[in-house]
Amino acid sequence: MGVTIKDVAKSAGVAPSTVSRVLADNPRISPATKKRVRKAMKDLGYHPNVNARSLVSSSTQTIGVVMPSSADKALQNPFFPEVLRGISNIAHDLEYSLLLSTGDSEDTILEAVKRMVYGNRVDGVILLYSRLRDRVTEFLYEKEFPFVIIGKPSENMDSISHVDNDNVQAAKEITGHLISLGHSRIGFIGGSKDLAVTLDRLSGYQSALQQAGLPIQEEYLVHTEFLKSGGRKAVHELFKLSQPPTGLVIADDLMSLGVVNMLEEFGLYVPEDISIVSFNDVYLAEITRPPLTTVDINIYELGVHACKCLVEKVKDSSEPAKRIIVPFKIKYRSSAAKREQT
Amino acid sequence: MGVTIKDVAKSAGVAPSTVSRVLADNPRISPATKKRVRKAMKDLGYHPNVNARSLVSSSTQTIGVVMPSSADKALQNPFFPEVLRGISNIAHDLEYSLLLSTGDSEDTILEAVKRMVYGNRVDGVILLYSRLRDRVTEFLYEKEFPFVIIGKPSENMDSISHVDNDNVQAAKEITGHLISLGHSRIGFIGGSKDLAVTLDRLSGYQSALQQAGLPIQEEYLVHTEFLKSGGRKAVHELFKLSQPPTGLVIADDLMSLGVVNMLEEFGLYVPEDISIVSFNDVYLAEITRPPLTTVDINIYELGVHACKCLVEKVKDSSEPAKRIIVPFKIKYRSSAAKREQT
DNA sequence: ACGATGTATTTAAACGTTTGTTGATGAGAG
DNA sequence: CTCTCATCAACAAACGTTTAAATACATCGT
Repeated sequence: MGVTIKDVAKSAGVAPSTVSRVLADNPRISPATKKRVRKAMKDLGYHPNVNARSLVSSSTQTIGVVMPSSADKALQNPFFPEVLRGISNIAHDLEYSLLLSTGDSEDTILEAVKRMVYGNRVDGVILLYSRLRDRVTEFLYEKEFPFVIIGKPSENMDSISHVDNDNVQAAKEITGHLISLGHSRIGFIGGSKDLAVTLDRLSGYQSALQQAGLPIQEEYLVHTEFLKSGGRKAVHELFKLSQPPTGLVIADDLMSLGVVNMLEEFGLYVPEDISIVSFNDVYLAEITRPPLTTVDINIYELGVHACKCLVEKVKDSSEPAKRIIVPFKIKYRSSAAKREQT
Repeated sequence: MGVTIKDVAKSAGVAPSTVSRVLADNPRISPATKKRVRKAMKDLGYHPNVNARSLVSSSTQTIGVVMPSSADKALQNPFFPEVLRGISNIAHDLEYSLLLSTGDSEDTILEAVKRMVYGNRVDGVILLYSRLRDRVTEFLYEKEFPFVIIGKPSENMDSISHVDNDNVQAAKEITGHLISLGHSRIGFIGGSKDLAVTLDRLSGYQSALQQAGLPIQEEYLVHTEFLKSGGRKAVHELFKLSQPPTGLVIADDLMSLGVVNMLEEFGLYVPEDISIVSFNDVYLAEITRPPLTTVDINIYELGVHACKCLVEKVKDSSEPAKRIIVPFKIKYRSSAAKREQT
């Protein structure tokens, strides 16, 4: 149906291979013929068939992007469009396409990833999450297929390229902020304990408390889903305590919204009664009431670096595994306030 | 590198073509050989090469998904992950892959779409937006390439398959809700006038006013970006009027947040001073303060139907253009309240 | 005027499939 | 015991590229 390299060749009066070399701008072809062939291509409206090219070169110029299972409603999180924007812009610049993959369970995702990899559909994969004992990660790792994780690998850290923030440090600093505002009873609300990001943020939180000589209280720790219901549950647990916290470190902006919301039902207001700080600085963090004091983790840049890093690895497989840390920045807004000493 | 159909053939002692037919479960192959071949495939860990297959069958089992330019920060909108979830689930069931495409301008997107189409990378395309005089739409239409629009085509409505809500009716009903609460000065805040969705919602709003015998006032109409700054601007314009509205119909939940936020800076509260209603029923609508009264447009289903419809068209090109209307449902929450007559 | 050198192009094989056509084998009919 | 007809499997061409190797043709030093 389409016009092929042969048609162009015939029309320009050259061999197909010559057309191919013109396409690749091979110096072995004289400028004169190049011009002639290019004209023929234009006249006929020629466009190369990517499949044929992939078949022989066994490179697809495509990278696979794997989202977490939509069972993790994490997908609702504006994090994804933003990180995709970063990936997509770079991919476009480097002339790569994006093959997307989601699923509603780890199984379907693994299946989809296998299809991508075994079917020769992609040159490399970017994982948009990182969880403990993840079979997708294991699969890619064993197959020695090029991939990059956004987040921190739970195993083989040194041999898996990844792009991450210094979540420990970020958590430490933002917890420190709460402490410096006079809070001493500070709770932590995190996502699933299987997620690397939760663990890091928790550890930073703990280390800040420790450094300030504050006790680490087990009952101030809540792990729950990144969901409204999660936020509700967390608030319920924390505020039935005889000495509930006055400050909260929350692992995700979206959860913060749920918390603010639930707190309000309890007749508690942010930041007058409770101060909260969270992570991500999603678009929303700025427009909610109150605007959230949060850690800007530079989501867009996470995507950008992941994509660049993967393409490097794809182009030169001897490229070593990299660890790229994207800087964060605390955005001081109004969800955290000075604690009136009572 | 990989194990090919020939390796399997050799191992099973048959011809490559036989292996291929076993793959396709062709009845011309006897059960006995099928079994033998299948065993060989399993033993060798065979996986078909998709590119080779695409090359000869000129079908890629892939559908292209085109997002709006990220210059429209619309991308920040949780709409996209949700619609993607719908598309992706169906695609997975039907064994299709998703090739994603964004760009920061109409040009880059068009370029990317051309790469998809000309390069034989996709069998069909889903457009996640619909705007006036869109060159991507024009391109696909002229090329007679299978595609489906989520939203309403601005031209050739009857020959372009699309999945949409009855936005006119939805706007009419939700505006009616405001009217029935006693509001008579009702403003409309919409997105770009180029977007079909804005136009429909505007038209429903107007028709509700008309039907209630209320005047349609030009100064109560604001068109702005789907952004916080947009929300700000809108509020500024509306509330410098001598008779500002008491109710607002807002074309998107996210804008609503901006509006609530800005209103607050003016010392006005929702719903005590101003009632607002909006569209989409994004995850957030429920957890904000106040929870938004909004139209649930069933985003997930939009994706599901778009994907199904496209695959039908791809499989049978004689399939006629379809118009699929996904039902909406108004969620009554607390951002709209009775207007105290003053 | 000669082979040597180099440049510009062509030839042909390969990539891993699918699929129309041909060929072999065996069973049943005459 | 041959002939016909199924049934199953093999052969081979095609899909649109890339690329190593071969070839044609000037150009050059001698």
